[in-house]
Amino acid sequence: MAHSEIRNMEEFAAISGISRPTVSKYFHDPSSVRKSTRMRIEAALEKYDYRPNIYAMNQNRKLTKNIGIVVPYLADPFFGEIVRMIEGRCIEAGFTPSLFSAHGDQAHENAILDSLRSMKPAGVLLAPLGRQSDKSAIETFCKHVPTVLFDSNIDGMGEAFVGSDNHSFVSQTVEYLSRTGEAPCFFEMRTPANPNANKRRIAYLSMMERLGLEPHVVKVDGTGWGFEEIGRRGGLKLLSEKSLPTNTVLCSNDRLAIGLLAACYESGVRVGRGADCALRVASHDDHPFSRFTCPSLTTAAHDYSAVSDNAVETLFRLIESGGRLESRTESLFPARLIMRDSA
Amino acid sequence: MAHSEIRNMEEFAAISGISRPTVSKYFHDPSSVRKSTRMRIEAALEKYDYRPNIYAMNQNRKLTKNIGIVVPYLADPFFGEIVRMIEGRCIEAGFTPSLFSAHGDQAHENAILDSLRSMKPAGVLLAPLGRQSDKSAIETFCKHVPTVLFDSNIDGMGEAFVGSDNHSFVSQTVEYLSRTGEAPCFFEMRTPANPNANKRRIAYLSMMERLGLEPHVVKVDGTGWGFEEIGRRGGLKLLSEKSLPTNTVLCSNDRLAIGLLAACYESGVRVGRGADCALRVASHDDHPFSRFTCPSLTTAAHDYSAVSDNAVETLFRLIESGGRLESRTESLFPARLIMRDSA
DNA sequence: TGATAAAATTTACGCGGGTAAAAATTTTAT
DNA sequence: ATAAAATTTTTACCCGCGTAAATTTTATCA
Repeated sequence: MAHSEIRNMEEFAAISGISRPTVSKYFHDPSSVRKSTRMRIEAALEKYDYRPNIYAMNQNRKLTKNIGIVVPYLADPFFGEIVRMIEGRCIEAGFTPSLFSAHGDQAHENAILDSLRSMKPAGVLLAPLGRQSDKSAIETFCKHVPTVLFDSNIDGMGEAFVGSDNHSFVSQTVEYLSRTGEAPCFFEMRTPANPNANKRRIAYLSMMERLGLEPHVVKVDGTGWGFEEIGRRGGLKLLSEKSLPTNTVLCSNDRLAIGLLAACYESGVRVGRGADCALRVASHDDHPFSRFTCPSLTTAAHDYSAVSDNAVETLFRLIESGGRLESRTESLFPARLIMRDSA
Repeated sequence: MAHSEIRNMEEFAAISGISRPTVSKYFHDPSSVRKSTRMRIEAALEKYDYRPNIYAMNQNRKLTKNIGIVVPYLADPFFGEIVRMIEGRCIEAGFTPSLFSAHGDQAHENAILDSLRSMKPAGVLLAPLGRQSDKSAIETFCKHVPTVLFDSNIDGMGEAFVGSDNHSFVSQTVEYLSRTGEAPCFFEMRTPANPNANKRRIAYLSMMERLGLEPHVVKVDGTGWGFEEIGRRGGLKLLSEKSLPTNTVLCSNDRLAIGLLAACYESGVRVGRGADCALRVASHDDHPFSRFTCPSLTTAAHDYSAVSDNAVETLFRLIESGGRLESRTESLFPARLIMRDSA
């Protein structure tokens, strides 16, 4: 245990009585050596805590065992949750995940892509900033590194996209809301950071049209990634002006809804589907906090694990096929309506 | 731009008309070479997008330019926020941060420490799981890698600890609450994951004693990192049993408070300091979401940036002094009371 | 202008391990 | 038991860069 005098693979091989090339083979794939030798190596491994120098290992390999995971904003627990699942899958498969957050900043995202390139990862799972992303930087990056986009799609970039089906989200919430009460207006940021927001608005409009209902899109001002505050300020303004077109509000995403609910509470507007309630609020994402809002938030939930699993599996397929896929696929997973108290 | 035929530093040096050792020096510190040569290198750098192989670079360096950042639970936006600040400081100082989350799991934390060791980082900023941590694993790790603990202290481990002064948090909230109304009971988990929780309870007890008030500690059941749900369940139970000893509740942390507020709302208990309110709730941390609860949460705020700055600076000092500090210091930063609507 | 300091170049070796080729060994099949 | 197949060992060279020492070039300044 404490004999950590082993400095390199040469010494370790000598001590375990195996040749260095065979030991090297073992570390790349333990099942590639005969069982008897494997056991001798593992016995030595228990006595001396040697581990190969990862830098020396990766130096020559054109393809490392690293996988890069990039998310736009880690202070959003939604991404925390996704990251947890993705990391788990990568580790199971014998890869080493490296996690990065752009923290909502384009320059930071570019810097991440830059340092990621020099890591020569086997592949990258990238949830881009979206509208704020430097498209050309991402395009260049994807040319050099096998990349699967997730959560937020950018047309044509990466070898595949895995995310949620925005139409499924919106159609379920709109259908539910309009069936059980007044049809909803759509509450969103004027300049949304994320392309999903646009898809959701479009889905809202088409869904309302199909149902023969008049659509109302309410846009609130604000930029950046502080969605809750943007939702809150927008909500306060709308409520004080009494300019909401309907008594039912469908928010583009849960974080806006959290802000809106705060505004309602502050303004003394009771939210829910009870007779004593003035407003219904629903939303999309099933953000980890949406069950703790007051009232708890009716929302359409991502299939977190399906998206994570599929993204990782797609990346593995991509890696196995040498970094290129026959065609760019887009996998979209449907939502599940979560009925809580807010609508 | 597109001449990426450069395979190594040798070739790049040839093309830029500079010798390889000088180019090598440049990459380690651009200001260490004469301005004229620096400009020649940078000119070549623009034409040919060469970047040194980081693995080859780090192979010989006993000390890399990497800094490990480990947090216990990344789905908690509190850590997302801290990480953002810490990463920024590291990058400014020319280091490359690597981010890891234990996702609330001991085995995962150990695995992170393990792979971190083989990365030979210049230093590590570690926010341990706390009670769930494998102490001996952390101790061994700290012996091999210059480590500064933050957020959650473990006695004697790491070369320094940087965090918040729990006594400052609790004394301010207790003082405020008892001055403006009924003295608070203390609401916490029966088996808290984090050592700060114990310190806060002790601070509560001593503060109440000093004020000559009778303390009440209310413990709720539940394990793991889903604090909100634990707070909510505990709250529902206490409210239905009407067994809260006071009309003022001081939660150990904001995430529990978020759950408690949800329970109050569900139970129809109005929270706040108005005449129509049955309960006051306050807490500690100034969690990013605490301003969006209903009502917004009165809390004691971490000095996020002071903690981050100090942790990073301490680590830099540690690195500069070769991995050992004269004595283990503990830097604690006071809280700032944030008065909102819940108490 | 010459002396001195500062910086760059040459030369050469090392790091820790990947990996190919040929020889030797072990295992498996016949 | 023997041939064929599968592993392992030997040997040897490579990767891309760090870095030390000695030498040459360039800059600085009296």
